[in-house]
Amino acid sequence: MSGSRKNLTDGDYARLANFRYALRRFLEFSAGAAKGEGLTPRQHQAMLVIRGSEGARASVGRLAERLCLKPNTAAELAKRLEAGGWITRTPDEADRRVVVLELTSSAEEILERLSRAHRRELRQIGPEIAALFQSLADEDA
Amino acid sequence: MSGSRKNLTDGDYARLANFRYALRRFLEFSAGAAKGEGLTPRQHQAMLVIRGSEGARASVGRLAERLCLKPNTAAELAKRLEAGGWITRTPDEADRRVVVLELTSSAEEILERLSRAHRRELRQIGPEIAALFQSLADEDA
DNA sequence: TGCATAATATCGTAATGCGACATAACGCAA
DNA sequence: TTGCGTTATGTCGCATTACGATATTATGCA
Repeated sequence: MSGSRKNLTDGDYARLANFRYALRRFLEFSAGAAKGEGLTPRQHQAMLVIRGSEGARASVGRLAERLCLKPNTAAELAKRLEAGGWITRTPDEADRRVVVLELTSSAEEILERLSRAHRRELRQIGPEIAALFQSLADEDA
Repeated sequence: MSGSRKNLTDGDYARLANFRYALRRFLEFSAGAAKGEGLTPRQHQAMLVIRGSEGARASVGRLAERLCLKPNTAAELAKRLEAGGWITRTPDEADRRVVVLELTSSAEEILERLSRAHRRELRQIGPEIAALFQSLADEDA
């Protein structure tokens, strides 16, 4: 009986609220950093998905999956990225339904700056987030 | 010289990407849970802010700060919450510019279900997120 | 060849956050 | 007390963006 019956306390709600607040501040930091480079947050995340694919071909479908978007939304996102000069879209040789997405070199540079900044920020806030996480996971309830 | 000079590796990007992917899946879970209770994700978060304020009076301004929104947006959010019967809005006695927000009892019930579900989910994914966090923080770079 | 399926794209629509501006209340200074 | 800068909230119009429905093209198996 692990407390799924016990009422939640004020503290329980406060911990959940504080955790989400910390998450939001991180996401705000991220959004601000992206905008500082002339990107929307989604565009930045899309670029990270493409660059962080570790060998896996980045396609519109993969973009959709990793960004938790519907395929059509990902297609529009890719279109805007191409229009901005951040990616190229090339039909895949093996399966011509698939469109392969690749970063342009200017996008690579932008992404590198952003990624360094994000690593710094994550190391800054890491302990706080970890503590909040702990406070949520630790409870007996 | 802690590696701010070194190039980021494929692995570095992959770690960042995986971390954000895990975050998104959590947020997707959260959004889905909220929608299952007839709430938008923002409305759910607003309710959590109000309930999780630990004695602090929940006002529109506080809502804005904790949700990282502009005050006018928070005001609209509060209006919709009131229209839905989830909160009451009462002018503060001491400072009548301030509007005090309180959950209705039906909202309390909804929020309790959501909060339990979130705690469960967080405990589920806790280890994975923690590992991803570690992988980001650990590096020498 | 025929056809179900998959990947991507297009279009119209709905939701939502913001900027600019408005309103009302507060509180200090003269 | 009056005057006025400041604060808290609210209103309106706009831009962005994600989605559903639908279309298009390609794939691969019967």
